[in-house]
Amino acid sequence: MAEPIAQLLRDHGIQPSAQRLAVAEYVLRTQDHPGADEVLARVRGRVPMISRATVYNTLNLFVEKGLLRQLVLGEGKTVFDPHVAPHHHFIDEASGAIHDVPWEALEVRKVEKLQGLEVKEYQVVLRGRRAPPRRG
Amino acid sequence: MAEPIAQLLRDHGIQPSAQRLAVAEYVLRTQDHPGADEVLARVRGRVPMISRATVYNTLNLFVEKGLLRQLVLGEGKTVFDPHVAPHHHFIDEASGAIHDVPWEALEVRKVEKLQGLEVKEYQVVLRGRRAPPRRG
DNA sequence: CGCGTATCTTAGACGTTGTCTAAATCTCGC
DNA sequence: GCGAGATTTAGACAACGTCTAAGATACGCG
Repeated sequence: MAEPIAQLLRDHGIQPSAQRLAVAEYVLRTQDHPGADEVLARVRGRVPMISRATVYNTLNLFVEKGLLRQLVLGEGKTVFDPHVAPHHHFIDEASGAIHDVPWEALEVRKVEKLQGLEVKEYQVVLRGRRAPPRRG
Repeated sequence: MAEPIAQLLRDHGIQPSAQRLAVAEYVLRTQDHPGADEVLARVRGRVPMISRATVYNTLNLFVEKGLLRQLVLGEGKTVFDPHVAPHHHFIDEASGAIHDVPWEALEVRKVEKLQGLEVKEYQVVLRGRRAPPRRG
């Protein structure tokens, strides 16, 4: 965790650069599920001259190298998730916010019984509202 | 099933029109998961002068009235599914084709145990390949 | 029937998201 | 410092979807 980001990139076969480090430092540490536009806005705070193409290139590179997962869950917008281990997602219908749901929190049965389908991965996508805080 | 499409629309509070009927006759009967562009292309075969805006308006109207379900599962493209009852989806990674998976084919447990989340609906999204036909 | 209002449809402009291209810049070993 | 290869850049481009203003259509009412 305290591993320098530059080394993390190199470990994944990615040559570090100022732009890539800036993108990595935001997107690999966030708990949110930012879209490319949010990444661009954030990173511009640190590297104002970074171009849109570089952000897209970098995000796609990170996905290809396994540092990020790309999600298309709602609104037709692609978002990125640094949490690459399998997990589920809950979408708050009010705000559109996406929340991670731990893999162990749900149990899906009979996936292996599906006829004619070779399942490589799956997840449960839930929609609803965050429950009001329980009074007491 | 033999119910005239026009009556089906009226039953859902939708005033029939030539354009809406043409869209309905395709999109409510297909087994595919067409995007708006495919609906437009199909419907143009019967009503050549129909506009893009009308197709989008009509599809959105059908979704609002509960005749269609709108899905955003991959590629950032919205597709429509006339199968409005709950079910799961399998995405063929090779072709991008989306296949319905019957609700009963999978069993998801512990949804009601999620803390702080009021789940209104959920589905399992599976990705993989269609299994090669079993040789015999 | 004729009129007026509601609704529906249309073409095209517009906005957003994402990709592509060609040129400029950077890095790094030598 | 040089040169090859990788990286970044601005802007054009493309796909998807929405919006607007104007025209067409349907429908109730006198």
